[in-house]
Amino acid sequence: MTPAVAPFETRFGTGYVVHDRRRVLKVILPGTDDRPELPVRYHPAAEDLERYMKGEPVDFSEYSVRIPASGIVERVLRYVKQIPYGDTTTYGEVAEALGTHPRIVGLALSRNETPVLIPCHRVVSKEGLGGFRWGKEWKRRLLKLERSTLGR
DNA sequence: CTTTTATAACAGC
DNA sequence: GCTGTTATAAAAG
Repeated sequence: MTPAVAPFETRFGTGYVVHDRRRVLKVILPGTDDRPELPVRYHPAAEDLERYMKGEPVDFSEYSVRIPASGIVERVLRYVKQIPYGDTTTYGEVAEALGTHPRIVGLALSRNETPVLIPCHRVVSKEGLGGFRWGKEWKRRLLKLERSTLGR
């Protein structure tokens, strides 16, 4: 299946869902100006992302995403995909659950191609925020979005 | 507070 | 295989 892109509009700008109809290959957050040179084709995840960015509690865990990894990296990403909306964990807790080291969790999450669908922003460091591939500003923004939705 | 050290897995060679 | 890197964490100074 030839890849295509489904744009979504947010108050932060335009983002893109790259997909092959069967699976989501990549999520491009607004402001990362990585404009994919691909045909435009609808995908439901784009609509859900628009709702999510407006503050609605959307559950993305049923979407099928491509995980371009194997071994522990794949296991970490699959585990993190199941973290529910508004919940947070630490690198250490994920590591313990999977029988590995916190640094490996960071390494795995830094390879995530599909932010929000795989909610890697819900994994924070024990003391502080932890890193984020697209800038900590986005991580703060996403966490704040989910907190305010749940009214905390 | 800052620096060091232990630690697991990967990429690139 | 070895080396440098990685979104960590705990302990030492």
